[in-house]
Amino acid sequence: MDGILTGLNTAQRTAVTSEASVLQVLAPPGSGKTKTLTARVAYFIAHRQLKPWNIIVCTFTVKAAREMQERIRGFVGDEVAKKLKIGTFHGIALRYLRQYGKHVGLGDNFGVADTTDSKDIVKRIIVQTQSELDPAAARNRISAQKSKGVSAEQFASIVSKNVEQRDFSQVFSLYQAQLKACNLLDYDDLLLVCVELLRSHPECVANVEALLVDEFQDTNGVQYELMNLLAQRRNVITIVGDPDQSIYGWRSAEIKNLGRMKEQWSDTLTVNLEENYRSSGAILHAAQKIIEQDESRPPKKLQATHGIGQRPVLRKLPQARHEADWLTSEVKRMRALTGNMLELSDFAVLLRSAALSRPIETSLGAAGMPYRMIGGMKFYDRVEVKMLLDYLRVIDQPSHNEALARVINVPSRKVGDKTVEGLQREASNKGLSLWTLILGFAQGRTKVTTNLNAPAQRGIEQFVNVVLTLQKKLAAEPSGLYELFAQLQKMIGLQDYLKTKYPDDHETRWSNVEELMALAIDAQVQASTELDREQEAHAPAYGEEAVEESALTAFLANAALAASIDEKAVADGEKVHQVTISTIHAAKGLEWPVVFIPACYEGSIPHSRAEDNDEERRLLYVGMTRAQAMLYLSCPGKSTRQEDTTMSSFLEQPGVSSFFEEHGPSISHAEVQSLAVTLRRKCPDVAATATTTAALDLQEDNYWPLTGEMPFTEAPWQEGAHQNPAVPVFGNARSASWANDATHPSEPIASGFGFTSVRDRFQNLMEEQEEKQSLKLDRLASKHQGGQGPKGKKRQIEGQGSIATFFEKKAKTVEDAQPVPESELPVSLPPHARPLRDISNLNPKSMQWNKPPDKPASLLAHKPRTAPLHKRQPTTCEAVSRATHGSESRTSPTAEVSIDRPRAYHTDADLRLAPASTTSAALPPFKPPASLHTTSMQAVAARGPTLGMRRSMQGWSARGGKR
DNA sequence: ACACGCAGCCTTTTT
DNA sequence: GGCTGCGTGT
Repeated sequence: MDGILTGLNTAQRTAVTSEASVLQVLAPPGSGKTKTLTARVAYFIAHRQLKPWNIIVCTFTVKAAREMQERIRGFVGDEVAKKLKIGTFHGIALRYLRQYGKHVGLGDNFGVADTTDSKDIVKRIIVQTQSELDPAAARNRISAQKSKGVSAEQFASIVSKNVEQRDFSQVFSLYQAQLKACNLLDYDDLLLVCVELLRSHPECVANVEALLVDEFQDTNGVQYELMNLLAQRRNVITIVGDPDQSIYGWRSAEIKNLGRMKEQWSDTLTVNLEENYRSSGAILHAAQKIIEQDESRPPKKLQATHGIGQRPVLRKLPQARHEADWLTSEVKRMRALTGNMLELSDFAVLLRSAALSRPIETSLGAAGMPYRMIGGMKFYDRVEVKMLLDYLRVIDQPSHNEALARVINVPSRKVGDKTVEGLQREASNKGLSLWTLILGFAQGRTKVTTNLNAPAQRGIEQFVNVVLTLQKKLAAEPSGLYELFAQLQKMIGLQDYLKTKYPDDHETRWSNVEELMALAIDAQVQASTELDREQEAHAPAYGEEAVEESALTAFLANAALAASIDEKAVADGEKVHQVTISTIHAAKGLEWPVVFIPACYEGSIPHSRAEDNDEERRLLYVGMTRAQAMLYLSCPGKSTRQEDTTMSSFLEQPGVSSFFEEHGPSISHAEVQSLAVTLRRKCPDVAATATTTAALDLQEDNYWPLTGEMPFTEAPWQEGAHQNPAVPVFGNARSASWANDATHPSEPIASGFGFTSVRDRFQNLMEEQEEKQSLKLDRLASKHQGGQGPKGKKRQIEGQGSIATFFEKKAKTVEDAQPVPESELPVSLPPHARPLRDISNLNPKSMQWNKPPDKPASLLAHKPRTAPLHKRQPTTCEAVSRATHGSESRTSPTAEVSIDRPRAYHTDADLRLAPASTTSAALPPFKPPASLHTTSMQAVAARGPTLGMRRSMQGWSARGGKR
């Protein structure tokens, strides 16, 4: 129990041990929210003797649930942690519905309608009823109504005579009817029906002793209700949240739930966490400056516990692709300047919308930097995966009209859209499911009025045959998921289909299929262990009916609710050295040493379609507060669509600019030391840093003009810099330089020459630039805030990037990569480099607490990569990137890319040979699931044509040419 | 009349 | 990837 409280600060400790039955913990970014919540769970178990299976913990993402579980395990051990009920609201609701759903008239084999299903249903209804509504908008509207607890009938009864409203009401009703006909629940229904269940059958949750909710500011009305009902027996509720981080208003989250809760329970205790353990002071101040623009917000304290550190950067670039190139070069530069203390996995690029990733992916790819994408396209959304899942859904649940309609003609069986539509209409007219109709037809029992030509008829027969065969197989062997997949895959000729349909990247697509099959095995194994656990651990409080959910049904429901696979790999503790690209939304709760937020322009943040500007601001705040040591914001002068942009209004407010530098910092050794302290890492020695720095093409962030204009020459790291200095070239120059390479493959181009002269020239330009800027700035600053702005910006070469100059006249820098002998460094760190935590105003114990270094010792001791012998010698990565992006290799980049990684386990031969009759006990020729688990996408991705993870938009990007 | 492939447009955030 | 419009093929 002492272990539970070790390292907690006073406020955290109060929260953890509070006797209050209803407790609100208000936890700003980096204040140890998760730690507090997990410690409280551990405290409940260890100190109050609550049974773990009577504790429910609700999170918002699967990832968060996993992390929570992981951390609780640290306190109470694996066995106990496993018995806790941790999950997303949706996941928990699903569990109750599976178990007790029959009490509210739910068939026990209902499926979960995912986004695609919902969209397809709405779309079809709109077409059929000739409604004028926009399908996407209608769907959102339906969801919004449901989130408020308004059902279709209720809506219909209160609806006005307004034509538009009646139209919508009809769509809403038909949508619900269709879900019902298919025996499906959509995401909102999971919550709604669960509320209904728990209201009418409180016995189901009679055992619940405590409920904890993470990210409470993101709960919607129904979730609030569900929370109440889950805890209804004892009303022991702990919530953790932060109104400033509310970014899901568009999904009907209601911040006011916080107040609502206090009203409902007048004895609610509120604990405020106020110390930030994540970010450097400068980052925190900048973030604070942004969030404070919201005047309706109650002022809040947030205390930095780290030193000031590097001031965040706000950079202007000409266009999105330059922004991406700049970003890439800053990653390189930061790594080198810190003697590779930072790994690629320490960098994250956070985006307002996933579509902005395109140029960044291209640039990182060209630089040979592996990256992974979270948010955006999920594993389960990939066409090839989705298609297999849809087949399985039909097999599991033939009433699933939408899934059936999606796959009946995949691969092509000459049954086109018109035919499917006709059949669907006919089925619903006859009150049959689509499946019943075509089954009857294929078996010659039913006549079909829809016109069917001969090939289409044969196609339908084929399809019916596939489904019937597999249904039989499933019946004979209910747990044989893998075998089911294997046969399905064979029957529909999946591999050939992928080869012809996606000639460029069928390999990656096939490996996704393999991954899916691996997951199937995983699920098989897990299902059996889970059953054991369930049986011994908790007898359900109500009824004994442990409904036997088929392995397939469980698998599919899981897929509908699941997070992406790579999240899983990360949660499994796999540290892969890849840059993370993520939406800001998906980055909530996470942190990185270095964070980039590109595309900070009006229309992106705040987004042009956003209704709530304050929420957009909070979004920026959430993004900024993900950063531990370095934060880069940037804004291209032109958007991806080549339209002129203006800087985000959040960043143009008076006084904001004084919190930012205009370009990336120079870094002195003292600052590297300071960084090392903030990140709790071992500081590389001066010599190492000097070596890595010397190898840089660009030692300062001085290639792109600060004004956001184009540079006059090509980048120093590009070959043949002497081509035509007058023409601002980029994309073209790149392929040209490859051609150059090909003619003189190993010739060390006169790098020194072009390089230094170009650099000198730019330094002059930059200095002029800066002088003008700083004049302007000074004037501005004195106008707005009594001369408080950053004084005397120094010149670029002097290493002015650091906040140090804000306080001290001069800090020693790695100017021109002159190594500074260690002996010459000050013995103690300069004040600005020393973390505040070391100073007396803090409980020394709280220092311990902060997360242990996330690098294993071996990595800390890792010897920094030595500089290449010659600058121009391409590294393996570069070679790869050339092969991938070179123009001549366009047709089959895959063939030329060979990353040094053994080809993984299963080949297609393995799959074909897999005996169809094996029982689940005899594992197919796969690696054991445990290892597959962690291998996952990273390995898979490395085999593909790009170094990155994202394959979904391959076709488009390939056609799109040079970005 | 329908299937199908291709070119050219656009893309908020997610359980 | 989704969507639309268009030309070609059955």
